[in-house]
Amino acid sequence: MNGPKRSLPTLEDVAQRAGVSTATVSRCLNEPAKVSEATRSKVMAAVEALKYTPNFGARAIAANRTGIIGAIIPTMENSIFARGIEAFQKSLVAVNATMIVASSAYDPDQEAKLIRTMVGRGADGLLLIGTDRDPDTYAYLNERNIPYVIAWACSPDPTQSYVGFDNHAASTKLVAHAIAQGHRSIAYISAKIATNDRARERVLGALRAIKDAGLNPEIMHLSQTDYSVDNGRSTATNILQTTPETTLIICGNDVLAVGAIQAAQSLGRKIPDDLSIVGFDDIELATVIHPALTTVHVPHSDMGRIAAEALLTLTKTPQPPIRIRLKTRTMERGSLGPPPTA
Amino acid sequence: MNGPKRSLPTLEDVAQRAGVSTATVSRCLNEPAKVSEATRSKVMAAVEALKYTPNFGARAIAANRTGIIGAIIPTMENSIFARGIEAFQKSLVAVNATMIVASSAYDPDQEAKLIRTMVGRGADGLLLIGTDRDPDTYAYLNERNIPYVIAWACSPDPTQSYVGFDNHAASTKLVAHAIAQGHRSIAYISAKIATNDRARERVLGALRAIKDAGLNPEIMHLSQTDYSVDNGRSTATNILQTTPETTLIICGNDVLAVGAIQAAQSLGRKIPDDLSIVGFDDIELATVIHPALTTVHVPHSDMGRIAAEALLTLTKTPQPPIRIRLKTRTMERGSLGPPPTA
DNA sequence: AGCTACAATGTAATAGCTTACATTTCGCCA
DNA sequence: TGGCGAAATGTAAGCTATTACATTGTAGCT
Repeated sequence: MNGPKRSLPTLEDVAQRAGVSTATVSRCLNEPAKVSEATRSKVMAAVEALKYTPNFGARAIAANRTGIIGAIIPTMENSIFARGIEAFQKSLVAVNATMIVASSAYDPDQEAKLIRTMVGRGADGLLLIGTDRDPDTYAYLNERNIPYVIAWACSPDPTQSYVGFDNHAASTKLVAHAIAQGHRSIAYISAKIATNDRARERVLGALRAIKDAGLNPEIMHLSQTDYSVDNGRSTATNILQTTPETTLIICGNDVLAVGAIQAAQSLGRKIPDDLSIVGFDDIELATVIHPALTTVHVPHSDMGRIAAEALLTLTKTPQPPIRIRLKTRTMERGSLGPPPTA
Repeated sequence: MNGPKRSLPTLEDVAQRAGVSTATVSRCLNEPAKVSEATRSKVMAAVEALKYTPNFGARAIAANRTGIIGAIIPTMENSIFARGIEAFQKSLVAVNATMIVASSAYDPDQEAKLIRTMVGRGADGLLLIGTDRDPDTYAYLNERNIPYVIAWACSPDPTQSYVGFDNHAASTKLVAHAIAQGHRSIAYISAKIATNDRARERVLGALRAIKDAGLNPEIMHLSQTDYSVDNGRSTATNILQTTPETTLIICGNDVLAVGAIQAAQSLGRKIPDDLSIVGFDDIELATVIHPALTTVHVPHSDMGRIAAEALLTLTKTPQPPIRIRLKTRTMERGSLGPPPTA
């Protein structure tokens, strides 16, 4: 089935068959409004007949754009990114752009490499998650005038575009709410905060809430691990065994929280009577698990869609940075209640 | 930050700076062995100094390949595909290929269009899900000599490559097991079977099991809907209200099954005492929901990884079709038991 | 020294499309 | 009907890297 590449029809073949110039064919394909109805139908017929498809490389080189947009996400396996990317891609398809994706597995070096690969592959613009990144990488993108949009976070750098939400504020709000119920012995299970600005901001937001309540930040014990149900389970198990007085476990995301709930339940803790657990993201698991998880709802799909629009705008014409902060909302569900002794 | 595109260094700039011809520079980059040590280091220094990156379009046009592999999946929001694609992409990155992805939302027309778009974008090969597809589309790919691999299913056409599993057999096995427990009043909630071969094969596999057990296929009532927790819930609610004698609901995938479990529970049915429910895929939700779901485990990550390897092989040299059938396994968990009267 | 053979390098054709600019066509009005 | 402006179309110059083929350089041999 895979013979030698037969040579494909070119613009010129189409032009000849339709009896017009190559310029006209090109216009038919790219700016149909500039061509008369009669000509257009002749050309389209020729295109159909020859099953012509423009050669990508030639188009890229002549137009100096590829219509390819890159997205680099930490992982496809967390549904928050899957959702955002799905919406992102749908917006791109609608305007005939194409998405290339890669996941970095939360590894900054890997991400830096992927960024260069994507630029080398002709990406017209990039979607990046979070703000933590080597300055060299930003310099590289700026030198090459590759526009990028940061998602899932808000950049403090006023020259950068983002479509995100305030991890810090959302976390503060959630934790303040939890503290108000009376919790004074708190554990926080986070992703590694050194290279993950979203995780870090959430932790700092929680500390902020504690301080704002006039409490000692040391009532919160921080554990760091990678995001996964298993890690949530093992870390929570460890916490409940070493500091059984803990009444609230704050999880950096819902995936960890689901693991924590399972761990707590298999240790015989009743949630929320004996122990409260909260998460972040509001993924599907949050409502399927019992009790349902109190968490922060993040508009992942909207973020993907809006980021796509922003990025497309940036690739079209020079533009001041686009900075959009989306709202989050605390979802109060069954996993949070007052501590047992309250 | 996004000024007008400054023009990037070209091969010629590098050649000039290094005091050699463009051919030599090109050779340095692509076939270093053909260039003397002295020249090579001069050239590499120039490349570094100018931060030269080859222009993608020019390279694609001159070399007639892009190193881009396309993947078209029904949706990113079902974690089975997210997982498969994640593994697929990792394998590609490892050999310096790049993945472009799009989702078709289970729409055949949309998929056909996306296939053409991807080929137009220079994809060297394609990953496709399932076998149901307009013959024109296959003809198009064959004409253009674009290799493709089918995943999540096994193609009966011996000229096609696939890395999949036997939906029919897996379903037969699961349902046979369920029937053996005594169920005689069965509902099946499936995706639309007209355009979805995986869904269809699962339904047919279930019927096969019923016939094999010497029972009348009419004991199974089929509903068709789109895959989603909500649809699982509403369809199951409907079934339980109109045919309350149903003792087993077979769901076309786990997402529907989770909805069905929720529906059943909110109607006061005890699972598995009053009602059994089974799914297909073995996603994370299956073990988080209570009771845990009896379902068919599918090796999604392996499938993605192996499909990538197969596709890369096919793009490299003409090759007979690669046909790999992966094993599935029935996961027996709490949601399946004998019917109440048994 | 003179020759061969091969390694290293250079020259220039080529790939297919877009687009600025030039030219032609057309409709419409005086 | 002549003339004008706008619409439609054509011409041809790029865009950048690869590569077949031509040329030059060099080592090794007699």
